[in-house]
Amino acid sequence: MARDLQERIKKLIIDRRLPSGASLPTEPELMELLGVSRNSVREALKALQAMGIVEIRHGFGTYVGPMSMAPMIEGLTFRTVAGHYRGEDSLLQLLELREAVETGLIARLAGRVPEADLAELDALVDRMDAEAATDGAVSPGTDRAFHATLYRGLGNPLLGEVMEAFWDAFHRVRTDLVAIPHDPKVTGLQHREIVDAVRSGDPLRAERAIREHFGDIRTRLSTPASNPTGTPTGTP
Amino acid sequence: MARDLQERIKKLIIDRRLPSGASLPTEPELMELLGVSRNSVREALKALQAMGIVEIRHGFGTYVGPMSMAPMIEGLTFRTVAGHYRGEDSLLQLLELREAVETGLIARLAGRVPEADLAELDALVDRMDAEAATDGAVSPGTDRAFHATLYRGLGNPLLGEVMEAFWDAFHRVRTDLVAIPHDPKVTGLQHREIVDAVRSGDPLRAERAIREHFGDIRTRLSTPASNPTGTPTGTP
DNA sequence: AGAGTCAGCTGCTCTAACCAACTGAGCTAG
DNA sequence: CTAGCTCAGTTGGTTAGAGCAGCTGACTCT
Repeated sequence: MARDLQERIKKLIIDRRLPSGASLPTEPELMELLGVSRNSVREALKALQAMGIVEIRHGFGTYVGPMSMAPMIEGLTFRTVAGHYRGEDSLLQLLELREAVETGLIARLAGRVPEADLAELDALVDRMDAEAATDGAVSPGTDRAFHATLYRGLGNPLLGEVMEAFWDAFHRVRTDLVAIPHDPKVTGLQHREIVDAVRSGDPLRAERAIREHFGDIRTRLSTPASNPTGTPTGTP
Repeated sequence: MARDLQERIKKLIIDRRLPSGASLPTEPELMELLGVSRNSVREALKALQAMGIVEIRHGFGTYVGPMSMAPMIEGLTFRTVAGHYRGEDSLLQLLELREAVETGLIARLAGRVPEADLAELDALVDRMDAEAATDGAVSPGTDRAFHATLYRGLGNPLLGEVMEAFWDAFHRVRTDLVAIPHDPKVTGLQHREIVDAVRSGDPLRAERAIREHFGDIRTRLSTPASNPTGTPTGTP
């Protein structure tokens, strides 16, 4: 029945053609509308919230969610962390997933990135180099911005979001679990090659650049310096 | 605080190294363990259930979930359906996502699929042809089995699951929303070419075969016979 | 006219009780 | 003695009512 409740609320959103951000009925209204107790309404809303379908703001109301990939990140992160502690190579699997998606897309992207985005990518690589010089490491934010900007030109918001979701999940697990050896100068060079390859319009070169980038991460991942601070929740 | 509760339960799973299927404390036990009311415990569990992290069986207990991609399918499906009704080309975006992932993987797969899987793929294509002859259409189950078998050889369970998740979401939306013109004979031919290409070990040929397959679906999608029944809720 | 305050909405948490599904021990019939 | 049934106990599912907490907007005082 709880499952059914969620379906009915989803149906309500679809039927009323509610866009993201539109306000849903209040909890008392939903109680009457669906003929169930407040508790059941709340449990259904909690589940929908976990799926990103609704957004709940305390003291304000319930709204149609942004339908982002955020919940997927949660699930993927947890799955990977749990797998890691059970001795699986779940982080490597996640990296391979990213590699597969990005290599599949980069070819289509070659020569089709707007000049404005290319300039932004150049600037981001410059920032990587600058960060490497001052901090000795590239900040995660810059790397994320690079990938986000790169795939913006696809004209497909879903693709960009999925890509960012995979990036986020990978990064969260990586920072939580393992310290990966890092040569920031190489990172800068590889990203610059990606930009140049895409700018040149050569799909094969672009694909090769991406594969090299991921191959490098994979190598660093295969010989990990296990997190010296220990597991987040207490090492056995 | 509710958010915090979920985190604490997740932490509990990680700390105790609970594998999928392990039983969690009962609701009263969690009440005492976390120092909150049963209601709050239940809402947290509902949210975790929606993310596939726990599994709740009425009258039996709560267990660590299979951590499958099932919740992602839910979210993706809803997002796509909602987008479709708002006039977006969300189904096309989903198709492009599938195409990107599969083209990114097929090259790596070429020449590396075990003979047993290849034989199974042959049998599946045969079944497609048989279904085309008798029913005039290829059953969804056969198509799904084909893709699942194809990507089994990757040695990466995550990849396979994500692929199946995308397939499921796409198929669910497709059957709910649009009737796509369908030439089962072409479907059979394209799948056979995919198998042959992979068997030949030629990555470029395999990639071309996949692109052709998706290009065909895309064409059929671009000139859709929109669901004449109209509302989403009337159609099963 | 501006800033502080309060009433009202909203969602959040708790308590207490009962319903429903499943398990397993014990009982009955063959 | 065994096969099947029944029933009690455990677990999650649902309801009800009460009070707490965050936000908004109108009202009031300076």
